[in-house]
Amino acid sequence: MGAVARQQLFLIDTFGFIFRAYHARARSGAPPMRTSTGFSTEAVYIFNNMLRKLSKQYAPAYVAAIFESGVPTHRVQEFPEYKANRAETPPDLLDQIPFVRRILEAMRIPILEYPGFEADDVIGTLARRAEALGMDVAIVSSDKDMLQLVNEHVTMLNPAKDDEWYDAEKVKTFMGVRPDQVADLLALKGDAVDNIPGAPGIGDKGAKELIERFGSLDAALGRAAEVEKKAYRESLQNNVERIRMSQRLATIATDVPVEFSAESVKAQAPDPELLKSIYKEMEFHSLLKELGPSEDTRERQYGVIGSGEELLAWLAEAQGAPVAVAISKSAEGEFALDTIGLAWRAGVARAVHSEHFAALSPWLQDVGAVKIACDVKSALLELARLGIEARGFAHDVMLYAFLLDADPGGCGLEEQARRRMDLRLGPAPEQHADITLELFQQLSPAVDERGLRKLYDEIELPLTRVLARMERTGIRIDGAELKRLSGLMETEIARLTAEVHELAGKPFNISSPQQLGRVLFEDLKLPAPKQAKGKAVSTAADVLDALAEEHEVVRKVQEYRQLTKLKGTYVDALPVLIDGATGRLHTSFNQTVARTGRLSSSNPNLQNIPIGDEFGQRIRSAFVAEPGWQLISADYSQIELRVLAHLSQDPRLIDAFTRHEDIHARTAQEIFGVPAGLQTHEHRRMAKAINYGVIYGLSSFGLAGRTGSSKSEAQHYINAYFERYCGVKEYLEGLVEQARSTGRVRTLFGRLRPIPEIKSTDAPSRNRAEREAMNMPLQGTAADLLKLAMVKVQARLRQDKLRTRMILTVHDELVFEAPEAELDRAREIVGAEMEGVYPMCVPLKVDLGVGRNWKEAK
DNA sequence: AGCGCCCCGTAC
DNA sequence: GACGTACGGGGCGCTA
Repeated sequence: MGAVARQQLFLIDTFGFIFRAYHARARSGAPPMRTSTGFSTEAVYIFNNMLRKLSKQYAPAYVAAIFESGVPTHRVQEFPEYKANRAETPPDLLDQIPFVRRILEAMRIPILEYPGFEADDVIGTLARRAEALGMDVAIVSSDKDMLQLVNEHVTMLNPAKDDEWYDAEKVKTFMGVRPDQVADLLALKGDAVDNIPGAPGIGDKGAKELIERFGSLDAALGRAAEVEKKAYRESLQNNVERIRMSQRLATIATDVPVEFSAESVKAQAPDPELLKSIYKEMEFHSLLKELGPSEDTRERQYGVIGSGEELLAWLAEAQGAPVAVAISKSAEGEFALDTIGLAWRAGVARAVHSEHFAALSPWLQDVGAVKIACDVKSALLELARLGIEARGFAHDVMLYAFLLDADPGGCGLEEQARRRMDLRLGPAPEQHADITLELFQQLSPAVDERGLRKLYDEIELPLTRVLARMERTGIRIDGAELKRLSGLMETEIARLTAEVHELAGKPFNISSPQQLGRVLFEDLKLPAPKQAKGKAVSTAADVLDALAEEHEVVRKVQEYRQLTKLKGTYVDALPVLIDGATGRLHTSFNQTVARTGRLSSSNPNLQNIPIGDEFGQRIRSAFVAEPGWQLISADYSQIELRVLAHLSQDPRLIDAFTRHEDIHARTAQEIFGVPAGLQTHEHRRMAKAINYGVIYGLSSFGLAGRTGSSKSEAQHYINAYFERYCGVKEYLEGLVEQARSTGRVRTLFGRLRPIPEIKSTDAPSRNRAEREAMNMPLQGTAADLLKLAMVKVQARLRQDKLRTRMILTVHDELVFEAPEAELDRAREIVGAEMEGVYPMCVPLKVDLGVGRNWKEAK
């Protein structure tokens, strides 16, 4: 009683902690945490969280993080194999050490580092010194060796184990011996992690027994003769030197010559701004959020250009450095473009209002003036509206972001600013330009490092211009035909609705799966399909197909569904989007959406226009050419399977395409052993399903579901397929292996897709990841080929001065609109450029069609 | 009323 | 849960 409360000093075993954290994660199989540019951040994150928790729970008055560095320690000199069992530090962990240091600096936690001394010995020494100065000590470590330092004033805290505290008593229950006996215990039993040899034949149990009985290692060695168990006795007697050495290795020094004062380990308040900048770099967005709304720390020098001369002078200062351009869009129709932001040095930017656009225009059209934008396609389109044919947009940070990590989270400026920099965008275009510039500086080198430059230069960037032109051109729609169709469908739908209600015995909303399910399965008591738990009974198309024979109402519902779908999605939706000025439909082609590298189309989506039944065909025929023009449809035949042949080098697949065989018939022959002439429709249908299945990462369940065969039959066919096409099998297995070892897969042109879930312990997500790994290089290479073909065809059309224009792209198909006089030349050029787009080991085949409308052309 | 989620269906 | 990639309409439940 009456003792003055002793201040507590926390000594953090820095490396011990982060090594354990890193390896625990690696063992767990969880995917590593990374920034969007691929930098590992796991160790920094876990270490940071440990420090936060420490500071929150214990608010230490004194704290220090121990680092170790350089030169061999006395233990290695004594026993070169010491710690030799430890794997070499993985490079991605090594890269994180500087950030660990910066985290500590930002938290204002003193770092203690004494070159040549191991952290253990430093901690041991500091613990004793601090104790002597009248402090209590808490060693923050998950290393059981440290337990030997525990005494009345020294405890150990294991942050990896839910903050377990070890005092002398806890050590006794945990290790079976007193703290002062821990080193002796380890010396006897050895330690695999540190490669301490120990006494041969004496393990955990024996060591405990001996130490307990004799009290110390010295005593046990001295009185070895008394040990009854022969193996222990002889091990002690015959290995004295080895045991002594183990003891020296296991014993933590407490007398290292180091400087230490209480003053040097005083805790201080963390520096939130420093922390923020590290969190930003590491992309710890949730942590950033906790630190509160970010006051942007960048030094900003934004201004407004006052005159044309000032503008030119300011641009001249850039001296040829790339300039970021951001265009503001207000919602005012044709006056949409009011301000352009420019930036060429981080943190410095200018706003240019429309009265100076005339002065800016020559620069925008100068191909030699290198420009950066986020979304070059939009920039080109915006400027085109102003009558400016912009050139020199060489860097698109939206495309960069997408190539680096085809993350659906978004590659737009807004999303990137939030995700990579934790910034909220205001409306100011000069801020947008500044951020665009910063993203460029961050991402452009990463594109080079990942080997994506060629893909960008030769495909993605030139494609952006092609897409801008296509969007601007649009496609002509026969609005009157759609209107007729709409009326027709309306009548049909009304009739079907009445009939369904009659058959159901009451009116209900047929479009509501919920209500429909109740009618079918409760009122009419039709056999319900299996129901996934927590979900409503499905009324999906395949369920209705299976019930079609059971009740007339089902067939009516199927018809109703089809008509309402087509009417709502296409017939009624498309006319609304026709541009009043041009009478044409202008879609948006999105280059940064599909993770395989495909393009997508929206507002409206022109990539899912029906093709199948009668109504579908009528919708297609409403896509027409100008009077005096025709549509040309050019589509690659079986491009994904040809890509598969090329990438897998499977001899049978290559042979089939080289001989221009019917690929599905050939597959049927291979797996059923029936020559093409003798095959039934069923043979070929099954083979076709398998060929597609292969591209999609097939499973027996999936194949069975699509073909109506049983799961075991499906498995049988799959086996037969892979037996005949073993090159394909090996290739697909290789892709999964590649995903596992590198975390990503790539297309023929180097486009990459991260597949982090491949290491998931959850089987469904892992299986899905495997299918993605198998599909992406096939679908993605096909997409790369089509994109490259678009660039080449467009270049040829321009070079040969044709008026023919590209208007649509649908994954393996291109649609052109050509003046009738040019038709033959256009077909020739399109066919030749597409088939010759890139040398492959099998021929690429293009089917060409011409017509007044899209249906006829196909 | 507006938003987000789900189911469903269209394309390749 | 159960073969890949998209977009979008309608229903429906939540929040306001």
